Amino acid sequence: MSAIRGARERARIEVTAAIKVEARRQLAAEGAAKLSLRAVARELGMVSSALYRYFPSRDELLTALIVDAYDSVGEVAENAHRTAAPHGSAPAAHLARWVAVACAVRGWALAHPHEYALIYGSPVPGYSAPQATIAPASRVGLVLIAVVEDAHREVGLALPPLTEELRPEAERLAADLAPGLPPAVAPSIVAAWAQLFGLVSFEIFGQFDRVVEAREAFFRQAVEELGRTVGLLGTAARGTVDTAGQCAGAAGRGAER
Amino acid sequence: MSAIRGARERARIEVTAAIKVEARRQLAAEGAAKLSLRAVARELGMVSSALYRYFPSRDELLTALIVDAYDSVGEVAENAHRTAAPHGSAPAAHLARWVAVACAVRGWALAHPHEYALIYGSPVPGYSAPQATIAPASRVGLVLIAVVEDAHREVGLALPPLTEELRPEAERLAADLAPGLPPAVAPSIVAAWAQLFGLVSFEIFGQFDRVVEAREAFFRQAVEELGRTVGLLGTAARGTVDTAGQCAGAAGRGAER
DNA sequence: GTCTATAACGAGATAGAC
DNA sequence: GTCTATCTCGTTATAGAC
Repeated sequence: MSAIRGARERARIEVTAAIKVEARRQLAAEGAAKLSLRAVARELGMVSSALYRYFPSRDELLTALIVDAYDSVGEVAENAHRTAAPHGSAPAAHLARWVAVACAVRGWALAHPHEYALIYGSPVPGYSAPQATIAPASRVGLVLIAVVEDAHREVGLALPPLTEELRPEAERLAADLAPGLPPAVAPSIVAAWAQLFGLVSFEIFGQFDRVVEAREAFFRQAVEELGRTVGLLGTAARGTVDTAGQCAGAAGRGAER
Repeated sequence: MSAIRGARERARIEVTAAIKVEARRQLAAEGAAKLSLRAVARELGMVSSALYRYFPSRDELLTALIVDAYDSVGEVAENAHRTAAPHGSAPAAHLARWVAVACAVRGWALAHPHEYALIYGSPVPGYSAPQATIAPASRVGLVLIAVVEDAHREVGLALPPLTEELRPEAERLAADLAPGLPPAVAPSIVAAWAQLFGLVSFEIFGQFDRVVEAREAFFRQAVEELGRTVGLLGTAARGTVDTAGQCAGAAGRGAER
């Protein structure tokens, strides 16, 4: 009895996975707006109504793809955070971890451009993201915050001035996202988060075509500066930091999945 | 004879404009991927084949919309550059101009989110941008460069260190985009350009929902810091600059068009 | 010459009866 | 689950009005 149920559930998991694989293929070919349950079913040799046993609607299938994508890039970022520059608590080591996380995100985006577009590109017309996407969507941001928290604990941060105008927002952001950090850095982190994805999006979406050529070096330099802006170098003098090793490995890990 | 030709051409211009207006309406409702010549024609009371007198293909209509959008935001940025902080050559005035241009771009994006998505969001599946889009696409970037060039000429820039690894890229970028500027700033400007649109995209595409609330103040602070990173404050000590006036007006101008 | 309308093609989506 | 009749789409050829 339970063996039968196990087999059924295994089959269900396999079919669900096959549906998502095929849906991702169509995502790449036609874009999220044209994702059609019927076409997925046809390609899998199923009939469209059978798909509804696995996903109750097209939007639910889209949601599953979006959650998977957020989880995928989030996991890559978390791995990069865990393994980068493991033996260092100097300011430079924290900056190296920041760069490693950013490079991991970029590597994932280069390896999965259509899933990247799905989550960080234009919203899909007629689709509105449900609550279930919020937690996965925040994973990369939480990793960036963790990097800054580590640096704050171990070497201190260079705090930017906090204008009176932004103080309420900064205090709310800090309370919501990083209770352990001084409010002044909260807006910097959120801004750096958005700016990091600005760099990635311009590369993935083709704005750098015919403009930037040495893209990895360019990216590494830019996110390193971003890390400085967040205050990661602490009160140390503005020096040179070698983060050349952080990108290649991280990109490789990102491409695997 | 010339009056007749004039009338014909006037009619042609009007119909062309009507087609684009309706196409933009559909862009907002269904997204660029589902833009359909037939639907545009139907809505205008024309027959679909008649549209081919005005646009030789669906992709050419898309190209026209893309060029219009780039020109629209480019013009808004150029106006902001021309009119912001007109009586100042102090470092703070250049930073204020930088912020004003950024705020103008953000204001345009908030007023035209679907056209923003068309040019700075996910690429349209199956569409590849022709040469004709390159020049309009670079207008905002050229304005940012102009702001930095002004500052360089009048008060000097705080130059970031240029690593050996990035030197060839920096020299190529400077030669291509800003022959009057020191190579070290070229990567900074390009990065700031991408990061500026990262901030705007996150706001327009909903990544700031439930995260950032005081969006204009947050944005202004972030792009001000971006301007500092580019070196706009020159060799002056890092002080406070009041750019509070730059956003509202620019956003208003952006929303007009 | 300039435009619109008709009709058609091949491809694909969709709704509903069975 | 299957089949069919009826939609959509981009695009072209052609005929005729101004």
